[in-house]
Amino acid sequence: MLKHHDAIACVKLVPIFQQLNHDTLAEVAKLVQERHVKKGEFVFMAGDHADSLMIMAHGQVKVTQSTASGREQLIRLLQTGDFDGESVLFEDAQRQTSAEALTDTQICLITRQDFQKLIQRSAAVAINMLNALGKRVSELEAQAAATLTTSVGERLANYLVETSSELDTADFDLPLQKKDLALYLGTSPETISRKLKQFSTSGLIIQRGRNHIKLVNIDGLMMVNS
Amino acid sequence: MLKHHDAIACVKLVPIFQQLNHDTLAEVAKLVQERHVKKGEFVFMAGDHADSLMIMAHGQVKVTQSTASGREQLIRLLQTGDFDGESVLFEDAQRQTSAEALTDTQICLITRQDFQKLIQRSAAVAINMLNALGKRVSELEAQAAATLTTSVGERLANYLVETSSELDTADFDLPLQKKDLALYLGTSPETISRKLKQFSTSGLIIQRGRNHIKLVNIDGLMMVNS
DNA sequence: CAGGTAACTTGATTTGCGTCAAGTTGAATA
DNA sequence: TATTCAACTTGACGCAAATCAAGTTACCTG
Repeated sequence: MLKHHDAIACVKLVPIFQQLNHDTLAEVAKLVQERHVKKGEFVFMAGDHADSLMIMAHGQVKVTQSTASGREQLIRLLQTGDFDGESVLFEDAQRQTSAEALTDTQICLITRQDFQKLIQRSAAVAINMLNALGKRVSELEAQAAATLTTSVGERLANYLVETSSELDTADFDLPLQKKDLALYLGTSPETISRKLKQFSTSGLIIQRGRNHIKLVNIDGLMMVNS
Repeated sequence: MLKHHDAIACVKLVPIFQQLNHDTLAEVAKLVQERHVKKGEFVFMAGDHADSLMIMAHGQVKVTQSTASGREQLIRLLQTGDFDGESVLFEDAQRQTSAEALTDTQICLITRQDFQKLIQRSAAVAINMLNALGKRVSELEAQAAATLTTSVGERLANYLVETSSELDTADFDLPLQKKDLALYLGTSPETISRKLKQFSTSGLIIQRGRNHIKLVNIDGLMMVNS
């Protein structure tokens, strides 16, 4: 059985359900299914039938895609409040991507059927969803531009700064292997290692450990441009 | 005064207005404003107030963004039937990008106000729009992955093949400067020049000229993997 | 038609970073 | 506590492609 107030809390987290009246919100909450995923387990895998909208209630998830050449590519890291939206929109689509939980994670699910009904019922939800997707498109465009024009060092610094500002800055501790970070930034673990070392020797305090990167002096990073 | 049948023709081109009933379609057509843009003129510029959805009725437009480092980055090339959608979704947004017509171009415009009313009236339009944006997100994700994992040669070949298949294959003639193409693919004009030469010396028939690339033997390109 | 100029080509040089290889570290398990 | 193995570090090397430089070419304008 669902714990209903948890469902509402989860729903409220997400931009697409912001600014709805109380009734609509309650209706949405009724459609939500909660699910726990333990660290290391997969939320979904490539080839799965994509039939739900997924909302991150708590935790971190990495979404990867296998390229034609057989390489694995990290598409995005989902944080609390993010959602995986595209998949719910297409009929009969198979997942192109796999999603693995990096920490113990709680997600909320809404089936495509329910979501489509919701859109038809509430224009506000549709418009919020359009906004969210539009924003994501903008982000991706910006990211694409950055990838093509900047060096690995810049991208790494930017990524750390951006990610840390999304999280609670006081205790920035990224549960990421170098391997994953490398994949995400389109580089190799060796290069990541070298760049991080370079950052810390030039005065930026970064603690490196197995599966973790801890950032102490974030401000300094913002001026890195190599 | 609008030529009304043109407006309908334009509207029908676009995925987001597909599969609407006749009445809704007529209603949409009434909202559409047509505009001609001559080669070399700007459709919009960075800083403009973004208050319309833009649909490409005919022609080619390049959309560019200036990066923080002052470089210009080509974000996308709009072909007939494409539309610029994100901008219409956000309130009070300024354009981040500029759009220049590469050929004489005809576009259709719908104001944000009209479009939002339309969404509220017709769930079908909203869902189509969601689908279109979702597709764009998927494309961008795929593109991001490709950028990070493949060589310039591959990306160039892929781009030519994809673009030619979107257009009328019989007469593929890209009105692009090497400079722009280089920007789009994240490389330099020199490299583009070299790669194209390489393609043509290895049997693929490509005519190169000032501001143009003409592709005769497209099939051969599909096997290029360097 | 002549002259200017921007787009393009081609070559030489440099460099960022991927890849290979050989350690080193540290957590997990017995 | 010893053993093991994956994650990580560090160095050496090579290559794709950026950059620099010096021409060509072809369009445009007077």
